[in-house]
Amino acid sequence: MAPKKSTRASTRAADSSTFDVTPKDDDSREEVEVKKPIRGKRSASDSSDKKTKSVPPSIPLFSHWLMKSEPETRLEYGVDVKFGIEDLKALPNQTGCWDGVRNYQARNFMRDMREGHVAFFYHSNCKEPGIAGIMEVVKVAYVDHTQFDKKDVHFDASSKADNPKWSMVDVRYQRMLQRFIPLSELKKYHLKHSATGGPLKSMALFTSARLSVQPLTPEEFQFVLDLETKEPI
DNA sequence: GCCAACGTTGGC
DNA sequence: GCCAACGTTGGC
Repeated sequence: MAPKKSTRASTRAADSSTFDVTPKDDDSREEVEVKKPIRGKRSASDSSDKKTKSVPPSIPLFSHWLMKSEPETRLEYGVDVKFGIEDLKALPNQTGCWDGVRNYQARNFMRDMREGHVAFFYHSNCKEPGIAGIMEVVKVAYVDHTQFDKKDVHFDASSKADNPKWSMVDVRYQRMLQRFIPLSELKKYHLKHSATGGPLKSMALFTSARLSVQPLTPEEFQFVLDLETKEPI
């Protein structure tokens, strides 16, 4: 049942500069103030979080996401970790679980996802990196079973069954973008917007380049979406 | 294949 | 708690 997901998601990714923070280990996630959108504070995220006081469930700060996965064959311990948007589309119900994320910040963002949230499917570590299509979150975060599977590339011996470290969400393919939006094009806008102001000036793809699951503001999401009907620059 | 950026680990 | 060493991400 599980697609072999974003491997890339695997161990590293983030850059703690922009968002919430550092790899808190496990379940942490307390009271972190996020700078981006305004919105309230983030309170303890999880009722299951033992380290924080119980606080009402936090209101998710974001509802738009970008998730990276590798569309080209690459062997990791002899296993092909390829999982491009076409692979998601080919699954039953065009739905798969986003397993294999092994970075706390990325994991925490997945825990913030809610049903109906939209995410760009980003192709990474390939000939032409960029955004290929759109998917929808159809199941909120739950335990990523691959962490307990010794045969799995993403097995994590440090994670215990009674306190799993890693989570995943289910996503459903929605559609391809009318045209592929290459990273190179997004970068041009990012540079331009950094200089003159504009929606992509703080886009996580550039400010937290290695983060495999990233939030987008509504403005960022809409700007990128609008590119599909515009001429490439 | 290279390597910059940066997250993680573990000694102290 | 610091920080050097190490490992990974992912563009190029």
